[in-house]
Amino acid sequence: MTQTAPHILVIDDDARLRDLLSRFLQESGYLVSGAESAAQARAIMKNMLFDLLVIDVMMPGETGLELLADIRKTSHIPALFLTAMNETENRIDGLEVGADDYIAKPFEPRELILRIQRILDRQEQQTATGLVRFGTFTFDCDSRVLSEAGQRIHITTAEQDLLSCFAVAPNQILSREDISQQLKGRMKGRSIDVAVARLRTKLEADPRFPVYLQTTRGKGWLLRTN
Amino acid sequence: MTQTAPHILVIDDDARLRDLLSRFLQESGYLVSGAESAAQARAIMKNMLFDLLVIDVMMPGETGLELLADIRKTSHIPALFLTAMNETENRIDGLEVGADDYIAKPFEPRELILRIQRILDRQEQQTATGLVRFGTFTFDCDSRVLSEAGQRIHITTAEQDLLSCFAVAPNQILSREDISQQLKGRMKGRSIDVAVARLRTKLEADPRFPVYLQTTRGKGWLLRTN
DNA sequence: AAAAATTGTTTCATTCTGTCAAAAATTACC
DNA sequence: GGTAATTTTTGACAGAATGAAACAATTTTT
Repeated sequence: MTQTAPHILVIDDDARLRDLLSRFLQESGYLVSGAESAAQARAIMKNMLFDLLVIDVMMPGETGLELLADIRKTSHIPALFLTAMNETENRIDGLEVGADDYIAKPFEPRELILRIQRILDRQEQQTATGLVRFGTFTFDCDSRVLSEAGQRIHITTAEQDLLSCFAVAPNQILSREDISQQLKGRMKGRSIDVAVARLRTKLEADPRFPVYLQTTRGKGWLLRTN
Repeated sequence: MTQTAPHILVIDDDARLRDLLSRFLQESGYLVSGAESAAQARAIMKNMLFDLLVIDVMMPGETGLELLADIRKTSHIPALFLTAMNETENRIDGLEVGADDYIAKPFEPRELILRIQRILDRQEQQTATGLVRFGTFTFDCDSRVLSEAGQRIHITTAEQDLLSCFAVAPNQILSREDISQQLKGRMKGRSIDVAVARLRTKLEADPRFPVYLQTTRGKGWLLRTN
């Protein structure tokens, strides 16, 4: 997909919510643009490519449902609807029209991020290249470059070795032996533990409670990419 | 959600309407039970699990509103109110008390089915996206992260394993064997009991009277998500 | 060659998890 | 209704695994 951060278009007539979302999504490592109407969204999409749309269902003029239905005629771009709590009907309509997910207002920004992440991950896995994404991070297995939101993050060669192991087997538990073997003995024994810990300080917000590089006691570690 | 058909409890003092609804709902593929009073509903719910409640607001003795308000203290089970045409106030009360929807009598059975379907679909959707909610908790089956009101809650590997089992089969009783099997022997025998107890200390306000991780003596345990 | 960064080793502290036995709760039976 | 039998819960413990920190050894950079 994108080499850089995923680009999201937020379509909502409420300027305040748009700004709020923009800021939050940007902090989470996305590129964000906004549109205040279906018409404006269409115009913007003529000139820019997006990885995902966040669409408010209820908008004056053309509704979000109508917009997406129209877009779906020519594009399979992932889309997520924002619905009001009582617009129960719209939820189902939304999925029928081809939305990938929806979320009811008011919502936790964190949850929105989660859902967006999930949709994008799904995409990613289909077009599996040498890129592995987890959270806002991207690791390029070929160049062994780690980046977060477009920003490159320096990791040492040992850490690259380690991350490569996990990257080729995402969401799978690797034991010390597995890792040692895959690295042809370049790392062994408990030095792997230390390497894991050091890598965690660069990946995890709170290394004590890892989200990406998790421990499975007695078995090993795994990199969670979804 | 349930592997089998969703189970609905109809609570209404009018026997004729209850039978009518029963028949109609059963024809639509639901399992249906009936209660003629709030008291009877309570008794039945002690011994059976339901996926949704259909409650008449106006009942002699304890009203539907009072019943749901009480149920809501410990449960998030989806509920739909039946209101009389002129009980406009009750509609609002109903939503305040925590109903998911309401429908005014007299109603088209087809419309009731539609609304029920809508509520159940909503439930379904969350588990489809890998999120399981119970009370103020959210468990992400993919990342195996547990959080409460946005705050992350640390649980150990064993606890993640256990919660994963329950999360893929919410509101269903799992025996030791079930759990052991699902975890491929990673946990077995009484150590499961202990793991349950330990998980409870993190989930339950009062582990002595569990709300979420409940025991069914002789059968196993279940995670109540509604 | 010196300085800086990286990596491995060791030790110590912490956390996790199964086992066991006693206590409590529930059910079955009389 | 009361008692016995069964099941579950609880708490303490010990062994094992992991994490953290400090330091030494090595490699890379300047």
